[in-house]
Amino acid sequence: MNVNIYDVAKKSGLSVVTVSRVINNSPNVRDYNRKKVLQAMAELGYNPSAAARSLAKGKTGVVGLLIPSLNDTFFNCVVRSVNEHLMQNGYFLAISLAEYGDNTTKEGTNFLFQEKRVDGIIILTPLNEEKYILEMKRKNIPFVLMDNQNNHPSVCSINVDNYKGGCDVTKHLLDFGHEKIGYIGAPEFYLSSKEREKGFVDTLRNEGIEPYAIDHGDFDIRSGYEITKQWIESGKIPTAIFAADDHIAFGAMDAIREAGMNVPEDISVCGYDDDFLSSQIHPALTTVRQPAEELGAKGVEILMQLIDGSLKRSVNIKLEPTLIIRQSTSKLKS
Amino acid sequence: MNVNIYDVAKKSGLSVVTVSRVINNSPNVRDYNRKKVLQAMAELGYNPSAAARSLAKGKTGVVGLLIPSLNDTFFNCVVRSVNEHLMQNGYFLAISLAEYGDNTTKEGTNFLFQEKRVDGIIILTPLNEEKYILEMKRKNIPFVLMDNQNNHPSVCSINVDNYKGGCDVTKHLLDFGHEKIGYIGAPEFYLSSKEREKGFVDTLRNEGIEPYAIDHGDFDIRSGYEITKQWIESGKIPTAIFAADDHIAFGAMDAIREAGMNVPEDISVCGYDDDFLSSQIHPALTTVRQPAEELGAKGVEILMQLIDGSLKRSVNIKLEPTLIIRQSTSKLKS
DNA sequence: TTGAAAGCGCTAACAT
DNA sequence: ATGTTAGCGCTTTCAA
Repeated sequence: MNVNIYDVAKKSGLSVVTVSRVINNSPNVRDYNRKKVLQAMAELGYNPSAAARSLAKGKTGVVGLLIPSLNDTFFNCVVRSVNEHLMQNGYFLAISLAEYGDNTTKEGTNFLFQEKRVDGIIILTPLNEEKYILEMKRKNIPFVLMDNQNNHPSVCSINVDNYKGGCDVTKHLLDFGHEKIGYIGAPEFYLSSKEREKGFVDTLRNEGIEPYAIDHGDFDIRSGYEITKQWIESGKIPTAIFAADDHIAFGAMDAIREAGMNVPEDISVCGYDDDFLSSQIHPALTTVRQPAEELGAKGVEILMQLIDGSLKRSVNIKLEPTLIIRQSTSKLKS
Repeated sequence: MNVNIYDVAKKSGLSVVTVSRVINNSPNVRDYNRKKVLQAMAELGYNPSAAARSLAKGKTGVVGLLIPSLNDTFFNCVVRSVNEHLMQNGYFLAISLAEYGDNTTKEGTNFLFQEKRVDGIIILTPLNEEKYILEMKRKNIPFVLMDNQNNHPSVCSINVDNYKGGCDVTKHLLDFGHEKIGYIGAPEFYLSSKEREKGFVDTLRNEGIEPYAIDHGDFDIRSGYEITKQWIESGKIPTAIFAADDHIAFGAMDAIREAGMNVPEDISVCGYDDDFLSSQIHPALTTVRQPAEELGAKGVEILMQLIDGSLKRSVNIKLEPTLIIRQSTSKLKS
């Protein structure tokens, strides 16, 4: 029914092999013949079959990316980077949603893992990474973990140094003279939040200062708002707040304003992640930017090596985040 | 190198056909034999080849979704819905980023369009839809447009009634006694913003009221902030603002607060889209929610019919949005 | 209920 | 530079 390579061969008066060479941009085709083939393809409206090519070549040319949400500035940046770098390597990107807790679908698993649909997989911010690792290892699919929760020395992973990020923020606040600093974190099982907190506590103690307050909620506005509000109402008012994430920081700012105080005059607020809203709100949020572009680049680089077999042992890369100082933090009024 | 269906056949002592039947859940296999096959598959660690299956069957079992950004509450909801409904129909979802303006990559086009990689495509919020339509028609790929910009009677599309959304918001503000209402829109080429604006203007004029102010920026906080600030500084202060999008509304609220006024006491603010932040900020934002779940469901339903050939003519569906009244709008103080 | 054989559309290896 | 041939791994007749 559909036009195939033989039709093109016949129409152009050449063999299927030559047609195949044209499809694959082989240099070994006379220019004149290449043109004939190209024209035949155009006239017939020919499209090569990815299935047939994959079958014959033993690879798909597609890399899969598993992602937990499509609503996140950081994810968005990482994926764009991955996409771009894959293109440069001649691969296509197929993104798939990792439905938390719902891995027992009819088919059992995400389609990326099935039937060798992709040549490699990148898993971004997995929650149940152990299961994924097991599956990929069993199926022999090359893969890279990004922004993962636990340490897996035996698999390739790329992470951002959350401990350092926590230290940087804390140093910045200390530099501004703050000593009564509160930390609002996410649930303890997020390694990222835990490490940021550790950086916070360690940096503070290095200066002989104890955390003024530490509390945990979710990565959302509500948590930041409620925890801050509670602090304020109970009279436990820090001069600066370090939020584990920009959304939490937004909530904190909300609560501060609602209590009739100002950011940063009364309380400095610092976030984490550099959400695209953070630079646009007033006051613009001091935060920590993760090297999303670099994360994507490194991830693709490693995956390519894994796929072509040039990388045997596992590598664990740790990238550095960048403190972005904006208007939501200021020197402590003395 | 890799274990294939013949290996399974040999190991289980049955033919490849029987193995194939087991893979495809055919009922015509004796239970005893099915177990033998299943066990052989497990022992060998067998995974069917998607490429081979696609080639033999003439279809991939995958539907592609083209999306302009991974950082948007509405998109996120639509995609989750699409994903779920596709699963129910036995299809997998492969998401791909539509890089605006960058369709002249090395390969020429997004990979979804290439080489029959997918059985159908859903295009969400396209900007350059004409080009896509041409390409899909030429390649004979079944497709559905969602939240598209222009009218295309000849192709299947599903949209949300932005005009009605605009009317609903305006009616709500009128009900609250507002007559000095400003509208902050996005660039004119966004049909969505234009229609919301039209609903706004028409509803107002029906009551014999003229728009108090209309201005256009981008779909972001900055625009909302700057336009509102400018209005306030020039003394053109509405009692209510209708923003074409929640982010614009956030910016407007920011500017209002910065000018020492309150939302909604001094100025009511209404957004559009029900971003996930909107319900969490203070005051929570009155906005319009688009039926993302339904959009995804309908889109999949139509695409399935397009794929199986049961739908011949094109359909253009228009869904209704819902006004969500929260705390950012209130009755005009008289 | 099972199996033999013929494709699906392409590419790799080996000629020429 | 070009072509012949033999797969790639599966499903689909068709027969038994």
